[in-house]
Amino acid sequence: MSRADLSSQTCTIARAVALVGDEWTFMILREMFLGHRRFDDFLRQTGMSSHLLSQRLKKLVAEGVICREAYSERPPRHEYRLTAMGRGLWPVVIAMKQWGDRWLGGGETPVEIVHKGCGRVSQPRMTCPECGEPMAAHDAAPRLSETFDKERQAARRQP
Amino acid sequence: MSRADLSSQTCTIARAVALVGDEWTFMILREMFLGHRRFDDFLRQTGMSSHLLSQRLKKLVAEGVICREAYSERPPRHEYRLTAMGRGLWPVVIAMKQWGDRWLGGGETPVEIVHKGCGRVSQPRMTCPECGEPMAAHDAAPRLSETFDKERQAARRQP
DNA sequence: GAGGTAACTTCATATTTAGAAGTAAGTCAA
DNA sequence: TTGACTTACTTCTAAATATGAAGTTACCTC
Repeated sequence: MSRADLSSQTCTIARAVALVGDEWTFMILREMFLGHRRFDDFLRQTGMSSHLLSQRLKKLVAEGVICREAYSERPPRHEYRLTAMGRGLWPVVIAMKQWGDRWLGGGETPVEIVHKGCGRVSQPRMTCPECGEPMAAHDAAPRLSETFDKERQAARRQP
Repeated sequence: MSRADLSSQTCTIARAVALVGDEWTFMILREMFLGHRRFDDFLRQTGMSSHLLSQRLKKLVAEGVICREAYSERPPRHEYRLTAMGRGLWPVVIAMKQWGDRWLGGGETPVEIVHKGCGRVSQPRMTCPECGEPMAAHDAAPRLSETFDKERQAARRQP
């Protein structure tokens, strides 16, 4: 199975990964959450090749994660912005940042997050909205839907 | 710049992405958080090639995200488990799942999360630990460290 | 001793990526 | 009014990476 086929799976993680789960797409998203919008900025700040950047931007536009807008008619100039769908990826990028800071950072934190609501530097964390407690891996038990469970049982029995 | 070079960047997101930011690594992590530990299970449930699976597992072991342990001496059999570092990736996978459910799921939720603490089905979300409020993209302002900011200004001026 | 299983490895082919170079439509400065 | 510069790309080729099929090792079970 190729990476592209992940998008047709039942699992929503697989679908999400097919769309935004590659290295350079993450780097583009990082730039967007840092406020950048232009092709050349993405190019210079990520270090990716222009060919790939072009491909990734097209894919993200086609899927509705970002949109392409003219900010000047003459000369014709365009920029890319996150849509609501794209802004929804903030927790993913932040979770990745927190993990990188904790396990790969060597004590330094290149980017801090200021919570506009309370004005403080914040290290956002996953919390259960039902009881308000913070959640980590050992606090959670996955429960598969019947359909999905059957699908996976079938996969187990494959050669 | 190649994908491998991301690991030597200052940005901790880039470093995290270099380590776990590819499609198949995400699929392996999904399986691990669903409780699977064996090579053949990963193979069947993810649909990836055995060659790649082998490479990815080696990389994750080498970096300390997972560990390889014998569960039988004769015949020699091994399984893979998440380390503390690996379990720390739970928020990333969950954030990805929430986003997939919201934007790509078509109304179905193949996996639900039960919070062991309160016993309820939970949709964990990012919260500011300083004030307890939920956080999303528009609530957050990034603040770059001086060193990192300079590095990025320099990148802007590159040809 | 035939068949099966877990956990891989090897190999040939196919696809994707990286890096360099090139292009179009304009602006700006002398 | 020409030549340099900018943004936002596209094209090209070589190199790296992924895929799928087949093979391997070391056992176990019937």
